[in-house]
Amino acid sequence: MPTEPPDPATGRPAGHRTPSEPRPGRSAGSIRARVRAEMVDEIKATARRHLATDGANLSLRAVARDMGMVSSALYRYFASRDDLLTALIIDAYNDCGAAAEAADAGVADRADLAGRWLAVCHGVRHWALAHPAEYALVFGSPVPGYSAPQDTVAAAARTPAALIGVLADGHARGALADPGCDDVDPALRTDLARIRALIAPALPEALLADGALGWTQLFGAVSFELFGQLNNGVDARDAYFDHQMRRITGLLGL
Amino acid sequence: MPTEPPDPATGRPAGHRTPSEPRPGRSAGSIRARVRAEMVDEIKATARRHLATDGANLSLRAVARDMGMVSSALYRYFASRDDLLTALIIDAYNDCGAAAEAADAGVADRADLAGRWLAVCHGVRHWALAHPAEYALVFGSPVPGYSAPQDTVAAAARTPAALIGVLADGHARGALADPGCDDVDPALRTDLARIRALIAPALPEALLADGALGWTQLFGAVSFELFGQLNNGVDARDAYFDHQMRRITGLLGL
DNA sequence: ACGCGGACGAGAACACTGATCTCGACCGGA
DNA sequence: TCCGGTCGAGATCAGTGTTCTCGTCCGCGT
Repeated sequence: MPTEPPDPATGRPAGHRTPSEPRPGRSAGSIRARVRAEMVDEIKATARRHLATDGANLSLRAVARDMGMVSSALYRYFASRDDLLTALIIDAYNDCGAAAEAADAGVADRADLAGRWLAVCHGVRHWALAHPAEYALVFGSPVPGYSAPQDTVAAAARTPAALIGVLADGHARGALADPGCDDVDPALRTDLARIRALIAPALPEALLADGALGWTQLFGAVSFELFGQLNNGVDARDAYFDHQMRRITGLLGL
Repeated sequence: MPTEPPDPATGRPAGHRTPSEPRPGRSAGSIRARVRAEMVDEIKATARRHLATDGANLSLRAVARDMGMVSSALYRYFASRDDLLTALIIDAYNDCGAAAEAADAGVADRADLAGRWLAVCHGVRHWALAHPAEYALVFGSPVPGYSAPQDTVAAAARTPAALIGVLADGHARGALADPGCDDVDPALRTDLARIRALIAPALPEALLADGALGWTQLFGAVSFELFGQLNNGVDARDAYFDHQMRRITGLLGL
């Protein structure tokens, strides 16, 4: 007699049933739930440690071995290797976003828009250099079969939101002129309008587009540096990055 | 008695010996060499086909199976899976660079610097959208243990050289003002000077740095689009990309 | 307080993978 | 012609993700 009922979603017998909250509705503060959460955290921690050396092809078995367990035991906590990677991706998005937000918050003079923008840029780069494997996991080539679930989008938006926030604040202070784009594709205008409604309702579309430009430039620069595209070319990484970010700052009118 | 001598480089017996020109000095046009080259091409072609579906984790065995061979036979032509990937990477670099050069060459009015720059940008993006797996292989997160051999740098330089070439040509025509950077880090100046000597000796350093900025922006935008960072955000991909590239064109003074 | 059901982890199994080694067979070049 | 080197097949090894089964054990609801 099977101890677990057939999965209502798929219909098949489901030996182990998809985990992550094994029973949907239960007292959240129960002992079981707490040790389970601790176990999940420990798995993610050791997986992150392996990520630093093995990159995106980390081995479930190695992680389990490192914890004195057997690989199949991990399936109690993550439905698959991709599920574990997804959890790490979400954490990395949040870490990166938190670093960006903290960098902005660290600037005392809130009116120094260029200083705040540069602080966010350097904060992101600093986080990326400190966690290259997690950065690569998030901003590198996606795993072939893998499609980012909806859970990631909220976490993914934090860093661009921090950047746009600087522009929005500057605009609110009246310190930022609208560059004014007359000939913008209408389809792009609807995209910008939708994003604006979510992030910064008062920001002119042209400034939002410029923010996206800076966002792209920031991660393009960090990716080039971390992914080896600057090897055999640029050695003064700090100065190179700073120069590029300052140039963009000028373009943005900060 | 072993038919093949011990590898002089490593000293170990070397069962199969590292391939790629099995015997260094031989008549280059021999029949054996020709069929071997055709075989290498066929392997790369089927590997590229698999790359499109399986991404970076393509399977040697699957490639061999697809060719009616056995996996061990592939080791006659590539020392390892990484070696095959390296060959694909070099090809991809060259393809991308060729696309960039062709796009520039396709602009009739050589004095239309902005048009040429935008043509190169769109050419690169077009190539990337047509070959997403190869793009990811080259510009995505590098394989953990993998370190790009020196062979790749020449091929890797073609695309940025095409971009810088537009600026250098514009400068030679006197159509490009030197933005003039006074406060540039001396270490970065030496980097720029070294690159300038290789690519465009007459180009002012500030313009070279701006070219690198545009180069970064171009691949940042393409990577964001291909790696899914624009999902759930921007739908008008063409207009978005074009807008960003035009904005950079303005910054560059084209 | 107690007993039961469900969560847990071990272990075996399956279908894969990259890599190595051995061994015939073949055939281009001298 | 004939021989040596190249080739491809097959077996093998270590390692992987995933699934399934089966005891055990303990927190939870009664």
